[in-house]
Amino acid sequence: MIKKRTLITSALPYANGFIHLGHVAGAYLPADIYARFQRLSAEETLYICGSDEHGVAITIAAEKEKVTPKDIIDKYHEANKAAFDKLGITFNKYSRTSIPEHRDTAREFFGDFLKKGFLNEKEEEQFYDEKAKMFLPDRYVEGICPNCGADGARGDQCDACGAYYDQTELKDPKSLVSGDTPIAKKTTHWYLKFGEFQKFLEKYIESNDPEWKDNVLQQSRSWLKLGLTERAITRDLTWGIDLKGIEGIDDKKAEGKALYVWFDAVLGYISATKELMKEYEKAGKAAPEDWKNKWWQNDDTRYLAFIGKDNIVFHTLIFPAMLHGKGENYILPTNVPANEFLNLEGRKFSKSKNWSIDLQDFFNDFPDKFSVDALRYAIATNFPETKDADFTWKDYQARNNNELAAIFGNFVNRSMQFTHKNFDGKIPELSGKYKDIDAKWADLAEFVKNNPDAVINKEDFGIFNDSDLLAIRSLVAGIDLVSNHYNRFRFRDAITETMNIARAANKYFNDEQPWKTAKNDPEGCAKTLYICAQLVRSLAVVFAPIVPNACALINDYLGIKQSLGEVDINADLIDTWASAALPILKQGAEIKKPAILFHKVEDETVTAQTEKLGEKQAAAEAEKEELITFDEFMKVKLRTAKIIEAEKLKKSKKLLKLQVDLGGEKRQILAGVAEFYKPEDLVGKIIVVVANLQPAKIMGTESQGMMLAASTDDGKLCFVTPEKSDIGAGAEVR
RNA sequence: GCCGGAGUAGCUCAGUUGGUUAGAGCAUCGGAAUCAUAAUCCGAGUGUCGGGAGUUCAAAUCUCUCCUCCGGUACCA
Repeated sequence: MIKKRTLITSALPYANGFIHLGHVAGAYLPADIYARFQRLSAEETLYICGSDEHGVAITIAAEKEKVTPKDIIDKYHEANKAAFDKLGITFNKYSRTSIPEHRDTAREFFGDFLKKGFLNEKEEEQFYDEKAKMFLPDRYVEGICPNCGADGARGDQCDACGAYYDQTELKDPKSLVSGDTPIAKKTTHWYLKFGEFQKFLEKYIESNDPEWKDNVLQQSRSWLKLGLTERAITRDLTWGIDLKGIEGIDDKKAEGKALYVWFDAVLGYISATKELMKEYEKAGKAAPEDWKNKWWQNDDTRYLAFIGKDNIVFHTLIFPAMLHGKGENYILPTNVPANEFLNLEGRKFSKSKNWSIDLQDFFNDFPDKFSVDALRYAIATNFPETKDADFTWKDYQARNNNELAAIFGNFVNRSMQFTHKNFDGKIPELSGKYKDIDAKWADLAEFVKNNPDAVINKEDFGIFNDSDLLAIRSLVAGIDLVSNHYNRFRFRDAITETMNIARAANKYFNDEQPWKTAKNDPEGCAKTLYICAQLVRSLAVVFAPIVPNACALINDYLGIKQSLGEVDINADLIDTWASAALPILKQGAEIKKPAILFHKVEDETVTAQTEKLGEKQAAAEAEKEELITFDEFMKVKLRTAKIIEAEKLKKSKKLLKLQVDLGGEKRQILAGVAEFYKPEDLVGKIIVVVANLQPAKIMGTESQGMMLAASTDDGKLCFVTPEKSDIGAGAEVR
């Protein structure tokens, strides 16, 4: 079905940290490339995003940095907004969920669902920690299992016997937050009756066009197969969308409650659109209520939700259920092109381990615009479309040097240099048999478009020689291929084909040997360079979604004033893409003297960046190491112990159950070393244990100490043992 | 342990519903060329498609099993 316009969203980044390359590869760059492609194709396009600014993680981050939550969200919102801008991500609107429009939108959905009976109000007793002044989520309470009597049972499920029960049935409960005994207190929460949407969602998922990616379909189906159950959409939370004053809600019950972020965040797309449309309205570019009449509630709108794989079901099931439940003709995602994750030099991006390249880091070290292009290109050629992919600095270098600079940049440069040296810096003027070249070119392009595989009858296009024909054919066919790939969200393929167009252009230059014809066939040479100039301009169009800065500069060299897919509400929609394969440069027009577009990335840069990664990580680790006092250290009683018995703990992959002799005293200790030692290897060994550790129950089994072992990040592990084993069991270790 | 994903050329990855000789880019080697950022263009080689078994005329693709890696979750006291 052909839709009239395209609405694009990317998952709202959470405003408690900086955006890194992994985020970029997952949702923002693919969406931007697609948005630019759509705009170039004269498709009316909105690209919407913003900061997700509610939830516990924000308040925790605020406490950590000793500032207010508002400080946190302001800081990261501004920083990320600026970073996206530098990367050339062309949001029509980068909003935030703390704006009043968003509160209104979210509360409207909640109120509506309440009225329609989609919500289940449940009053339950839940443990409340009076010291910490908070209700305790399941994982923050533990006690004795009401079913099997095992100690250390958590929340609503016993790990030992697997029983489910109500939190408050726990015997001898303890708060893991303050350590106090929590009191049972009544609290009200609202649950979305997700199950009521099961049938609808099954139909929705299965009726989607086959272009949906496999990973997206499978994960959605797997959820549906398990059956959708009620999900709480409120939390005991102060930092979020409050519920007071919503019709049908008792203010007392609403006290201290806020919307759970997953219900809140996806609606940010809608409120951001509302906010944007108000701006457009002021500028005279939108009618009142366009946000829904034209966009969110119009069947002619195609909605694409770009996300990372962690967000799939929120956009294929939960958000559609919300939109459907709300009624009013809200449209559902037409497609949800989810990417997998990008790794960094073979390892996962990790904020805590500081294994990351934030956009800020990159811009600091590579401030020029063309490095940004190179980054976009390097990431996009390696998008994690079907499986996790890897970003390496070496790859960045290779992509930049061997492809962007050597193929694309070089063709632009050699064509323009040649034109300056031999044609006085003007698009060559053609005469004689080449007089009607533009018309012939257009005919040829039309023919190739309609008969992609047909043999070209040379007679029909007599003025062109074989390499002319091949060049124009490659251009037309190439652009067509690129479009097809984009339309199927095959970005990597699209980019490969884009680069192939530049390759064909280089081939044309080689085959034509203008440096020779300049001497013996000036007319032919002029034709060659005329075609090359047009090819340069064509390349500027097809490369624009990927490397926009370089393409804008090329346009400037050529004296073309034409939008290349940026956001410009005052510009008319022009189908630049459709005419990308046609000659539009005028003969005799002056072109500027070009500068190098893409500079080589040196080996030293790669080495420096790789080392920097390691240093950052080391620094993060050092920071974590707090110094302790001598007294604190002396609190830990370490003793040698002899392992008497060892066996694998049932149902456990990592734990061994050890019986050790502590010098007269027997202890049972659980040790997470089963992946490294067989039980029989350990019996008789002298080890070091923490003797005065509080006993704890793990998987229903008590552990009365801890065995010391040395372990590395890459997963090696060995236990610690005294140098002389005749020291025996029970010796103090200091 | 459970759930999900993955294992294909030296490297990074494609391989649509099972169907000819398993592909691309980079890297490597050889050649042409010298307008251009020593940049281009042409040509070449390369694989037990993680192991094993099965279904089939036919398996990278389907089934079973095992191994390894990643993510999530559940116990590394």
